[in-house]
Amino acid sequence: MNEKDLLEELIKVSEEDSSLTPKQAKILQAAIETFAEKGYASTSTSEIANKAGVAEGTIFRHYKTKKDLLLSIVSPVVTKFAIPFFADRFVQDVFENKTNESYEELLRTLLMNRFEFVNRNTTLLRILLQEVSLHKEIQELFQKNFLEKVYPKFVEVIEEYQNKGEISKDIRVDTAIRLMMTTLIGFIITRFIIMPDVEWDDEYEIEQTITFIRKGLR
Amino acid sequence: MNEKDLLEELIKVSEEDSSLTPKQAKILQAAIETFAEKGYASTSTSEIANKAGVAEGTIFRHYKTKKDLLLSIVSPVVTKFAIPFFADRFVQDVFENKTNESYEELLRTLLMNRFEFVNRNTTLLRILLQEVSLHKEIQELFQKNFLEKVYPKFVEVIEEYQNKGEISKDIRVDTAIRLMMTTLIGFIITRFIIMPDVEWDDEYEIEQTITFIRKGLR
Amino acid sequence: MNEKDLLEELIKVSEEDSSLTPKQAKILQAAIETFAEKGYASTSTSEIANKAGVAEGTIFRHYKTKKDLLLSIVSPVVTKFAIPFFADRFVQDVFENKTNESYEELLRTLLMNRFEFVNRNTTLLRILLQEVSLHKEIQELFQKNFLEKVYPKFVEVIEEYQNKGEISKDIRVDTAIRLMMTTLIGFIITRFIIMPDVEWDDEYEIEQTITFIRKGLR
Amino acid sequence: MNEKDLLEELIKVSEEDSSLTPKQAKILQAAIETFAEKGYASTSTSEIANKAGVAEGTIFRHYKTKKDLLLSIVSPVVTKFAIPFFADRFVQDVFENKTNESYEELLRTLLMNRFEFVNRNTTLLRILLQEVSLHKEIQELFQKNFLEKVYPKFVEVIEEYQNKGEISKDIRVDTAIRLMMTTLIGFIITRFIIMPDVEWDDEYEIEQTITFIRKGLR
DNA sequence: AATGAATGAGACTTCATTCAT
DNA sequence: AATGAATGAAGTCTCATTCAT
Repeated sequence: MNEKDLLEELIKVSEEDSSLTPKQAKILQAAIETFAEKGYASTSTSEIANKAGVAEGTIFRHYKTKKDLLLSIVSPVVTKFAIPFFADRFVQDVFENKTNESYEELLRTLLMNRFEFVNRNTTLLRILLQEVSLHKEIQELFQKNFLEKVYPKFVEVIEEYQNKGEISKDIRVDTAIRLMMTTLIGFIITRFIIMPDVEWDDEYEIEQTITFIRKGLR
Repeated sequence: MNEKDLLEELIKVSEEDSSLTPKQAKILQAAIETFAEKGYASTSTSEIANKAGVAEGTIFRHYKTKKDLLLSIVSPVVTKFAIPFFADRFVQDVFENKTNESYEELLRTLLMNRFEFVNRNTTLLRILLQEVSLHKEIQELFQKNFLEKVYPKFVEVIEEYQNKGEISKDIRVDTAIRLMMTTLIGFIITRFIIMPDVEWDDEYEIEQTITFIRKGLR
Repeated sequence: MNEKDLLEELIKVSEEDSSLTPKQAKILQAAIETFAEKGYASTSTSEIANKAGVAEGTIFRHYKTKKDLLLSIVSPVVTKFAIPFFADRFVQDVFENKTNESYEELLRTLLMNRFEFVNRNTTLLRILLQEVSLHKEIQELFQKNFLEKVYPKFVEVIEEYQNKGEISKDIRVDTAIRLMMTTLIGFIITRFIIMPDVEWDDEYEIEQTITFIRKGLR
Repeated sequence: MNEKDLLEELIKVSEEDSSLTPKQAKILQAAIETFAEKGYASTSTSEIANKAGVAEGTIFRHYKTKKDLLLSIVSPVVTKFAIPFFADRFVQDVFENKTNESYEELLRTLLMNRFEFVNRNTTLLRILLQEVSLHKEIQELFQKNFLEKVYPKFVEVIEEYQNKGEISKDIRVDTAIRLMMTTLIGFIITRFIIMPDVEWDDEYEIEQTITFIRKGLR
């Protein structure tokens, strides 16, 4: 797979417009590593500076505060993980061709797409999960992205497949969305965050998860 | 329901054998509140002392370190949440009478039991979720309780219902456990941690969740 | 030798007039041990209480402050080590029978007597040496005992042996005292404090030290 | 005498290679003063900071711990006092020209050399003496320097003068070394540490001390 | 006489941030 | 842009001492 992770992408982009100095890239890398390992609050800027091979002051030349540094790391993850569930190019990939795509195919595309994303950005997701409950800036980002962008799209999709008879009409839309997302996200988090060290038969688990949702909602 | 939450229970018990001084109870209460709100690392012992109306030194008379205080809060939650999934008295409630109990009834007992537990201990669970990834002491507690006690019981149960034809034999036991637990825990966490402020029709959601699992695994 | 060390002596005496409770004796023992090992300032009263198997408050029932405890340990050592050099019963042993005793015999009695004393009270002496420079109460004790009691006796003795021709009249009395005491005390401290773990041929060293002083002052 | 003390020397050296910031020099000065007066354990870092006119945090930028600060003060004293007894340039001064130098001359050079050193560094020596028995790091420094460097040289010298007939062959080498060093160091400590406020006729005391040793070992 | 919970001052140390270079 | 010395507030923890029981 030739897709890069978010950090690489960020660095790549900024090489072109030189919006990111090499030291800054090192700082981001070091911060991500350390935040993931010890949590934001227990990571000191001096440790980041050390690991990045940079003077302590240099961090603050690029990020006004430590929290700025966190947000600059976490924000793109929120928007790229949550939004893309239904936005931009992704929408086309997943939903626009909905006429000729079965429900099963939609689930598969959706799951595999996010599976790959998290696979490439596990560390970032770990930070996000750890910090989201402690910083309302992040929560607001979440709400904004989810409520305004993801949720309405999902409603649309669920209703369509209810009409097509692939999802039971006896179940409320909200509940269906909850069960579906819980199962998808639960799988991904179990796979990459909770038990990353277990041997996984990914293909099998993905298929079983899809079947589980389909049968469960029928 | 006249069941108490863990803290009350602890205080009640210790009133009888006076293993907990009144100040110590205040400290626990204050610590729980603050840890849940700001996270362990961002909570200062002086803030806890203030909120508890106690001198800062008093905290350290009862808990050798701040981390000890955290663990004394979190450990019982792990053991009471994770172990009891299948241990002691609970086992009898849920599994022992399995001959005359249907799979559906088992799921309902299981879900409602843990639903009530979390309902009474939301704050404690919030702390646990926030800190588990940052403290390997907690992780070890988890592993021990889950791997040694919960997991084997689950295997047993899944296999039994596969034999009875209520769960498909095409699905691997581990995968079935994962899907089932993901859905159960995902529901509880969504209900109490992620979106506690939404109006919930608990009875409906519980029934739908049970149905979803049953149909999904059939 | 059936002489006891100072602590035993203190305990023994107080058993008769019950001036020292058993707990108090334990406290003294624990304090001596710990002061010697870590120094007064780095020893906490709670550590002493622990080691003595006593509640923290108990120490302060017997000794108003931690410093009181130190002084109650160190004072008898000063008076018994420094004063006795020339006081009380000891004076009779060592000096009163000076008519028929040679200078060599005097040195031997003196050295062996103090040698035995330190041998029985090494721990106490260690504490004294460590703390003397930091507490002026102890220094004053020292000065009082040495200047008023030890020194004048020494002057007397030195002059006598200068008259008898065993000590050179070319050397000032003060200087002779200094050289003599430095050598005696230097030996004892080297023997018991600085290098207690080396194998010592005590008899030989004592004789050589006496010879060294005699020849050096002749 | 235009020789500086160790602290001045350290500051001077570091001005050239700027290895010591001005604040750091102030910290050292303040620490030395206060350690000597109250002892290491009873000196607080805040007191040092105050006296140095520096923020408390500044101390820890330069010395990781309070103990580091102590060792950075004490280590050079050990190596410069103990090692140089017989090392480097000093060896040449004192021993190398031994063919034409009498035993008396050697003693005089040795004593006067160390006398001057302590005269210039009394405060540092006071700290060393106070702390040596409480910190095994310092003890190890001592052992290393004394056993490996000073002691073998002394053996050599004593044996040489035994052969030349200036020291009695009846006395064991170790005992001779002990008596000699005890007398030398005893004098210096009495002069500068125990009774620095008395009027001393240094020239006289030095000569008498040398004579005492020579006659005592003959 | 003895306990041990409680205290509050103060210990050492960390840390995000600033600023002169 | 980068440095790193300096800061001072705040953090965790220790400690001698008190007091109700």
